[in-house]
Amino acid sequence: MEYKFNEIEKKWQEHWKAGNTYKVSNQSDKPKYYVLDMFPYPSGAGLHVGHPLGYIASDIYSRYKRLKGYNVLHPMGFDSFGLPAEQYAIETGQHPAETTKKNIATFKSQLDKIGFCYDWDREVRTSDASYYKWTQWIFLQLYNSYFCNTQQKALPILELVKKYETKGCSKFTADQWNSYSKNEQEEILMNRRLAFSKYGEVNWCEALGTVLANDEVVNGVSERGGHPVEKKKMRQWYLRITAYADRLLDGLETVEFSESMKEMQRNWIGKSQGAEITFKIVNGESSMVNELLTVYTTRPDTIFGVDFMVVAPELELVQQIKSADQSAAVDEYIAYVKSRSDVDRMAEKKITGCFTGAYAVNPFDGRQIPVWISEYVLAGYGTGAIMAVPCGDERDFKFAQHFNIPITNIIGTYFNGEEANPTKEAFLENSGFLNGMKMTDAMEAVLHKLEANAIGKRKVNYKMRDAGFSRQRYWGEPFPIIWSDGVPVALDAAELPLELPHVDKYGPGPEGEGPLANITNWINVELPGTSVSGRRETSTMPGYAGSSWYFLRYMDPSNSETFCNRKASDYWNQVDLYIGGTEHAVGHLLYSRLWTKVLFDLGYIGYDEPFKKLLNQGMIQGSSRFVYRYKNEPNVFVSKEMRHEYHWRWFCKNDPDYINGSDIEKEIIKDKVWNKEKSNDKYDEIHVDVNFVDGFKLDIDKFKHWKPEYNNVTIIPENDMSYICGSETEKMSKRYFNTVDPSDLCNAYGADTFRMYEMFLGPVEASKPWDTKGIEGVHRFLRKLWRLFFDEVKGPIWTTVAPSPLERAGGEASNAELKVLHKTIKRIEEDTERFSFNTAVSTFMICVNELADIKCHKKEMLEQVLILLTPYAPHIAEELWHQLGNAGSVLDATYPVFNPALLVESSKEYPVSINGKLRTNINLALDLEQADVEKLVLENETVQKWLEGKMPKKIIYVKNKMVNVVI
RNA sequence: GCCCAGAUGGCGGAAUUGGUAGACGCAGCAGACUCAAAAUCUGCCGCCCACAAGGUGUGCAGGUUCGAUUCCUGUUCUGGGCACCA
Repeated sequence: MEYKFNEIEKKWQEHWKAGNTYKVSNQSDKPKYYVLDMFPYPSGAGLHVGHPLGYIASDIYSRYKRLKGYNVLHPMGFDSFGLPAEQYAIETGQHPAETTKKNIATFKSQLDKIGFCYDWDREVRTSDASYYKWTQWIFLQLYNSYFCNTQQKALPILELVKKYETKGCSKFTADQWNSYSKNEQEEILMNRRLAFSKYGEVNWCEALGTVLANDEVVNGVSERGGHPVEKKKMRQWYLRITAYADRLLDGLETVEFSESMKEMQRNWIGKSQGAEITFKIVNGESSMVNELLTVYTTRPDTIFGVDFMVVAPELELVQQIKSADQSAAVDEYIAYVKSRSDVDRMAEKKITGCFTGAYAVNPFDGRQIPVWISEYVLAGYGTGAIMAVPCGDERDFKFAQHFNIPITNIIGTYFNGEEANPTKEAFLENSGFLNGMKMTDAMEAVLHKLEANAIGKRKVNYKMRDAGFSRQRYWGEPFPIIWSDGVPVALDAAELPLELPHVDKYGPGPEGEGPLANITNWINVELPGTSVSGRRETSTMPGYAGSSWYFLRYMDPSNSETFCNRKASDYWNQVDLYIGGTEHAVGHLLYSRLWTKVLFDLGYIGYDEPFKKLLNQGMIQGSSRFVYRYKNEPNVFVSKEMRHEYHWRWFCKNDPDYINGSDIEKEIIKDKVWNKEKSNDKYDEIHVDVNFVDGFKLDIDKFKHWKPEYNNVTIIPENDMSYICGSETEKMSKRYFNTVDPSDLCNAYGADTFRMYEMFLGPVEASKPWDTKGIEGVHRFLRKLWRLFFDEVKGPIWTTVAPSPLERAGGEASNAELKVLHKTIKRIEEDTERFSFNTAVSTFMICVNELADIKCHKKEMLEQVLILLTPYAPHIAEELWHQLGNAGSVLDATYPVFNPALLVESSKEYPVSINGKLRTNINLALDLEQADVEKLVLENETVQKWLEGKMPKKIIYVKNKMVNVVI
């Protein structure tokens, strides 16, 4: 009987579906376990082999936990709002709802082919009104809450209003508050709401009349059309994530994320302790300007080393302080900066800047310090201005050097004049009252004096900024907000969902508003329950809105009364294992942590961290293949290793100097032309579909039929008539023709082979290029496993012979088969527990190799192996399980228990090194002590040879590890 | 530029806590079976030298150690993120 994987997999997938095998209940006596994959965006390109890497890992772990007796939640759904669908709609006119539906259907059929154990009844889609109703509802919770600084948690905004009405606050009395107009009150509350609106900058493209995503801006111009892009201020919604900065930091201590992941989040939050210092400004023409410059610094101890100030060019202040003769230069520089993205600005190595003509006065020694503007200072961080200390800060140092600003050395010999030294250990010089003080102590002294003289104050600062929450787009959640007289009015929860209206055109609205602004009968409404006219918010929510809370919806996916029943969220609690890429390190993970904390504060859920353990999957990169088109003859494609020769031959036929030259001249020309690098430049590298290439060998026929323009091309192959392609590792993407469809591999080798091969490629956490070639090896392994049960001619060959009680007892009597089995149980369990799925696959290979070597066909042994294999290759395991005559499903079998007694050994082949270099092996009993070992080792022939009669200085013996003789 | 990660044979990788570098698989080479092929099986397979013995070897340069792929310092290159791709 043959291993007919296609039949087997189809049969069991249908069987499992019909039997509701993956249905998960919220009620169970078993302990719960929640395994979650990061929410996929259903792109039009479908699934490629890079996507399922994490899904297979999570599926294996889910099935493993199920076998171990857990009630496992392992859901899947789609983050179906997003820019690409809208972009596609603009290009093709197809409605995003339609294309999204189609894409999801493709994704689901691809996922199902791989045999995942999802409970599809729990599927969620962020673009369904039944889902985004609750996204909008949570937005309203954020909008109607504020962060109480004393309790360090979110509270209903009404409590703040009550406080203002009765007690007022430090800025106004209760009476004052009560006398404010509605608009004035609203403005004050807006400063506290967790979801709030203010003016912010966007990438504005005048030519396209639209706001662009950072992604759509390349080198300062729009990706489509190459039009100029500049910053524009627009009213935007934000989430006050900065209020939660400390709790987001503290929460990291309670979760199992990798240290690097936590580090990235900490750096993103960027908490620093320092001081805000205010400087008086004097103008270059010496007439006092009545302006103050406030800088933020983490190093107040270096105050006497300040040689210049740098202000973010976009600060208003710049206009007020610039001197008349620098005015034109300043404006010119600001225009340049406006055209640059934040990323460009930060990535820039070139030093740019402009002197404003103004000077700041050092409050301690009265020194006048020039004020510059430069793009390396960002308006959003700190006060948007820094005091530059070139002897202590590298970037300041380079700036000073570039613009010839004299450098004051306050750290004596610590500064060598060649590069800045950010030390905190130096004893200060040239530092007025701080002279001779250690920098770490000076910090406190300066802070004290700053506060005493009211020229500065201690300040904790965060690099993190509030999260922009508006998108000038169509395909997203509409905001449940109506604007009236410049004041936002929130819809009542009962009015949700506010459905996304249908549109036929996706172009931007006036003034850079989103497409919704064009639907006048939708935007112009009366405030609920009144006749006051209002206008709906026309922007939509960003991609991360829906994905910030989806893990909760899976627990209670069809509830129409609430976003997630408290009983359900209490039962499933945190996600026990979350698998996804590091590209979400800061964005998605911080946002969902924020939402969870707010929902917790408001009492809707019982925990404030969503993900208990995070496992990062690596990226699978594409391995692209190239063909080489000869530039001199565009109809000719030359194989990789023939490029040089072909070009030389062409040259000999076509270069008149060579043809007519003498033999000596020919030699000289040949010397010049005979250069491989140069001849390779004579070819265009053209991406070719990797599916036409076996390893590096091109299927010439398929290539010629790929595109009409290739039908009649000339192919110059290698000497063995094959065409060898070039290769490069790139991102896996349709446009490089390097995507591989998992469904194709499932059809050709089976889902079980595909699953195991993806795992076999390497550690889940590692990034690696995809290469289909090795899949054969895994497939051979499964066929070899099959042959332990079936012989092609004889049919079933398993036996019901069982090990004797003595063999089962372990020790010396245990037989080879039991040893193999229990060694495997131990390793598979350990490897699976530590997510080392690649070594688990090789353990299975070793197990099957060894069982085949000792011709083990015992049902009792093989059965146990099948259970171990079930999480990895469920279809073949279920098939063989039933072939052996078992009634129930292997998915719910009892997981084998490792018996250490079976693996006990009495001796070991020890490696013996001389001075750390391996020279020989000696078999030693495991219970030997140092003295016995020394004696035995010294008797050894090889050891004696190296000793040359001398006595060793030392013999190191590490039990069960090794012996090292030091001479 | 800043933050994070990675680098081991022709290739993917293994070595779980500082203790035999290269498990397992791919590719390759040689052989068995076969009319032949496929499938399967056996053996070889880091590099240098080669009869052996040996030398050398985990991106690069140093260091700690009896012993370093593993720890430390520096450095190069590659990948991810940098706030509107998801």
